[in-house]
Amino acid sequence: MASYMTGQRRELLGFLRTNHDRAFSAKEIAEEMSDRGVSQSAVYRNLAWLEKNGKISRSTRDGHREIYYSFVDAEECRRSLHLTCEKCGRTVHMDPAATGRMLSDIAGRDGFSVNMKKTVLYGVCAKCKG
Amino acid sequence: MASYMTGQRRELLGFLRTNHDRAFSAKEIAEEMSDRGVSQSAVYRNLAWLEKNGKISRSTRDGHREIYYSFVDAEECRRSLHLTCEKCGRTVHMDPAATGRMLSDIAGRDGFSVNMKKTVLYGVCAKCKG
DNA sequence: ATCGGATTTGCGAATAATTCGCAAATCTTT
DNA sequence: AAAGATTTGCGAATTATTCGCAAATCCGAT
Repeated sequence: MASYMTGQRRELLGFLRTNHDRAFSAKEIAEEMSDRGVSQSAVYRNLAWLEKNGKISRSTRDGHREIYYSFVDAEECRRSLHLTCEKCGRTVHMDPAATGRMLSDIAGRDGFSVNMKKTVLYGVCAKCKG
Repeated sequence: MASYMTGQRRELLGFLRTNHDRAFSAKEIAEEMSDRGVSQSAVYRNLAWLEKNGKISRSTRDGHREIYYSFVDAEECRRSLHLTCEKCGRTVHMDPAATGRMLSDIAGRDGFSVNMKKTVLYGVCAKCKG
């Protein structure tokens, strides 16, 4: 019933971690991992496992129907939400103080507890606004 | 170059509007629309069009790899963000005051402007918490 | 270090989801 | 009502994702 953080999973996660500023589709990840001798089906299974275990998160992208995956930094997720830019696809972290204020607002008024690993705020970043 | 809000699109949108408290997969929508004589390919094309025109938004759901679509209420989107429950898939709106505070925090500190039609906060709603 | 039972992987085929091409039907403006 | 542009239906082509099962790995207890 237990499950393992296997070599493949560690490697997939490592790939996303070293590229944590952008998200990848299952296909892109499968191609990357294929070069390292990992089968396509394992990639799908590992993505599902990593997501279920809170190691990665999903997002979607303008005009693309696929789901994109990106590395989740547990420490950072405890303090701030993700902001991903629809233009350039890159992710930054929201200010921790503002995040905290917002979470308590939501918990208090709406009785809703936010999943910070999964939630992504979409919009346009400062760089792309110009 | 212009494009039309056709009968089919209006009807698809109407279906999502009358069921605006939950999201539907393309497949579910295709089935619903098929009963009304709409082809599957038109459903996909119409979903893309409606999304591009800001009439509907996407979300994803635990354990499901498909993309789900739901009605966007323009008026409400101006004032509050969506909160969708990962358990039951239903959507509620965040308190407008809290939303406003949060948006200005983000704009100020992070220089990021949030797309309120696209953004969805995931978590667990008050009802499902029990 | 090795053994054994549980979990994961590769492979290739099966399913499911989404897109395409093109002629016919609709739509909006005139 | 006519013309030109956009949308639709149909069915086939593509893509994406999942499955089944034997072989390979993994990890905890020897």
